Amino acid sequence: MLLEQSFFERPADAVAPDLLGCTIVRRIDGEEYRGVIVETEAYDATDPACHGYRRKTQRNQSIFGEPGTAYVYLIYGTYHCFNIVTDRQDFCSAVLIRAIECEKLPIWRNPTEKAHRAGAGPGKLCQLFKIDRQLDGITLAPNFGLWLESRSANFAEEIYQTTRIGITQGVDLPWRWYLRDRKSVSRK
DNA sequence: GACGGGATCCGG
DNA sequence: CGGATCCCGTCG
Repeated sequence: MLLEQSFFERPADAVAPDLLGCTIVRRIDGEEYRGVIVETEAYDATDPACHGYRRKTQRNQSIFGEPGTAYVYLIYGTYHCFNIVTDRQDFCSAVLIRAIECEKLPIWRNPTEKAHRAGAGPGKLCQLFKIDRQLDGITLAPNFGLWLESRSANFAEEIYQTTRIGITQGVDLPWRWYLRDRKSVSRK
């Protein structure tokens, strides 16, 4: 079932664990690709690691947008990172998707590639699903070709909570969550 | 106008 | 552990 805006109208640290086990759906050229979210991180205005911590700028403006929209940015000149905006309009707050696992590789990928590593990491999953800054600010819904679906009814995986990765500030906040038994998690 | 750092990834 | 590589925020 499609995750609607109301799902995202909560603090990022409440939404982030609830997104584990949900599915990202990407539609390209009429084909749908799906990936189960296995690792997330939360960021918000109270947190010095958050891009919107200081002020709203051209680069980060979409993290201040409506809950249920996308915040996509370029990092290290090479990779994109995909976030889902949470909480409320004009408050900067989002969940970074750090890893997904998919069964069917997109057609643009080498079929001999190991599918279970293809979405292991925030930059890699954006490559896998062709997520770039063209999608920055969009509403996550089928008519934009990128959306989220809720967990299956029998979801029962164990969720772990720990500190975030790759940041220099706010390193002690336990705002990373992952599914324990999944292969694509960055570090456990 | 220039400078430099970044929520990453890969190879050695 | 270093390099790739681009955008843009910050400072002068």
